[in-house]
Amino acid sequence: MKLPATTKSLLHLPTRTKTGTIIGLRYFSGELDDPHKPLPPPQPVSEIVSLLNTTDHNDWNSKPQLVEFLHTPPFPTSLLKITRQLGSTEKALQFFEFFKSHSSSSSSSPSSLSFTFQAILEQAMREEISDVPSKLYQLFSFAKDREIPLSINAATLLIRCFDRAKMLEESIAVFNALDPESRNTNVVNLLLDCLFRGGNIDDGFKVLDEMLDRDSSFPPNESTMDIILSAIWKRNWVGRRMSVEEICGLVVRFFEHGVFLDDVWLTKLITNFCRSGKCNKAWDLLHDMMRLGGQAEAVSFNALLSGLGRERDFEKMNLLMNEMKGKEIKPDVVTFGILINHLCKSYKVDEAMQVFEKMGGSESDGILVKPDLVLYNTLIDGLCKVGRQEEGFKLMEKMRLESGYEPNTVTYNCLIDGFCKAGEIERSYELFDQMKKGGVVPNVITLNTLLDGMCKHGRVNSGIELFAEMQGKGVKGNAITYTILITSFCSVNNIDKAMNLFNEMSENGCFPDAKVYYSLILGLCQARRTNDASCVASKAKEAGFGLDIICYNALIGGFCRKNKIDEAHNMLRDMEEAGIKPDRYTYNTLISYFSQKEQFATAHRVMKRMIDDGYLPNVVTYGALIHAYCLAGNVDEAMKIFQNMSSSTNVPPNTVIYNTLIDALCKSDKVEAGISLLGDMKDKGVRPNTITYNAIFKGLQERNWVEKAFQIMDQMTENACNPDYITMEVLTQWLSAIGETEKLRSFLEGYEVSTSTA
DNA sequence: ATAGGGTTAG
Repeated sequence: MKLPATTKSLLHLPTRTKTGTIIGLRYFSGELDDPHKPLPPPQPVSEIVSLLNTTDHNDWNSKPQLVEFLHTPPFPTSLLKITRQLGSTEKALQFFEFFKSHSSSSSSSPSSLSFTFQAILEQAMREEISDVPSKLYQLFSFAKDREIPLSINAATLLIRCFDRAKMLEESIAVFNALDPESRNTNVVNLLLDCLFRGGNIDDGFKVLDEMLDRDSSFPPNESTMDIILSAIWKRNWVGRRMSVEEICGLVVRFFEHGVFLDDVWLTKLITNFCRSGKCNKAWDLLHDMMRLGGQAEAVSFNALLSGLGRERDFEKMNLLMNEMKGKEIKPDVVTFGILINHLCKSYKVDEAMQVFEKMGGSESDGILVKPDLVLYNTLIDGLCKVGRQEEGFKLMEKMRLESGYEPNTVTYNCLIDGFCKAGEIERSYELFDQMKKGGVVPNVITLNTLLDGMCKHGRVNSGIELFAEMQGKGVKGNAITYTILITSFCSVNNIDKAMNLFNEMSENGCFPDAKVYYSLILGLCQARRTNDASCVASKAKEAGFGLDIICYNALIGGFCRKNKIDEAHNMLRDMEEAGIKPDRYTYNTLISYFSQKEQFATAHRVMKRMIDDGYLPNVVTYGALIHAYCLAGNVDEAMKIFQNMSSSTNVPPNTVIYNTLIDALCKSDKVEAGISLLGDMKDKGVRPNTITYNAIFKGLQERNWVEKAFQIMDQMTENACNPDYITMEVLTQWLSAIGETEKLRSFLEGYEVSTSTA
């Protein structure tokens, strides 16, 4: 919202004031003009009060004491005190009239009347009457008719009362009735609060604009800031009606008046700006405030660090940490936690460990912050995520010994995931047992982590058992549990089971989210049931889950594999209509399709569009082309691309590329060339796998080149590469036929060869 | 601080 530049003062706010003393205010704030001036003799307030309270108002004229009292001009504060003690609004009003009729024009100064009126209002507020706001409004009108100026307290009292009764117009009327000379920042704040909470935002901003003026009569204070920020916050204007930039501009104007954000607001704003992707604005806000003299603390710095971390802007993070050091703002455990977390998320675990070591205190910095459990867990997770789960495990032990923290569910979950991802399901299961024995309660994340590990390593049935066991212990599955199971069943082509799970989940009180639909779509595509996948896609859309790029790619790939290029085109069009742009995967899928159809010209056209779109061909692109040329029987062209990759692109060939070529060479009776490529792999540090060796063995079998096969078998063992059912098939057939069963037996020793054909 | 989908190879 743009703040209008006001030319005319709103609500009769004066644009400038003469510096003048507001007598009433001074009295009321307990200050006297001159504390050394001798005080006049005390006036008998309590005697007057008891006389008034014991006499009917019609008889007041016959009491000389009263009349005399009013003829010597009383202090306005004495009148205030007296009126306050009269017990009822009615009596207070009677006294007011009595006082007015008896005081000379010189003695009935406006402030005397104001104070008396103020006391009447206070009295009315205290009385148990049904409609206080309308009673007060009557009194307000009464004062207006008699031209009694409002004291600042009376105005405050009236505005507060009308505001509570949601009588915005009346609140504004009171403010307008207040003599501009007697207004102050507090009463303007009150008006501002009424306007914002009453929904009169435009006028609210106009008033605020005047307050924030360079030579404002009512410079803003901390309350003004609080009122305006609360208004912005409650209406959730960030990113809607009021932009981050506008909020920044507004707050800086407060800074220029020396009014700064407290830690809570500063932190809130920084967090919010960062979440709207405006870290630079959060940065400016913090720095503007400090530049103009405000003080910030570690929490606010932490909020900004966290935002910068999400953007992986380590340069700025370091800059900010150094600023903290310069300003002697001590980083706390959260500061280090943020830094370590984001280093871990960027796989910079060694740097994270260095920061961790530094926390413990170093000669140069003397920083000493004790790491907490969260920080240890962050590091353990970071280690696990880069395949260093064994170090993660050791860190847990170290944590126990050195810091005395017992691992919690999160610690175990991180380690279990680490060992699962490394395929060490047994270790994960041991950790799971250990946690249960240690009284650490597994949660749904533990279940999902372990379940995923089991499913991905061919133990779906154990996974199902685990799920049942956990359900028995009160751990219910969630959408993620079902995603894991559905994905797993699809991957072993058990579509019925996957569909059943999908249908069952809602009955178990667990409703499918987008990713459950996606997993089913992907699984069906993978299982070559593209039409079914397409149906599920329609269902997903009906349920309000638009497809994402991964789904579209899977469907496009599925139709391509089925040779249904028209359907694939429809999907591409659908995708475009949904506003989703093709990515590297889409292009590679299409390139793979066209080149396998030997439409190399089209494949190259797609590749050009891919480059125009900003995606350089990667190892998969080249792999698709190489594979297609091999299939087309043009191994020479495939080899040319392979050589071109190494010489003129920055794309090093991977195992898949080598496997494709080795297989093609061996099949076209060029085993020597294949073996030479295997040597090349070793030189380039590309790990051969079972597929590599199988291709070689087949080629060697064709030539009956036994000695070479024995060499390669030894190499395979050295490389800890497990034979699979294809290796078994080739070698048993060949070696038993030529009576080399002993070599075969020793080769297979210690292997548990999977016999599944999955 | 911890959990769930994707492109190339036999």
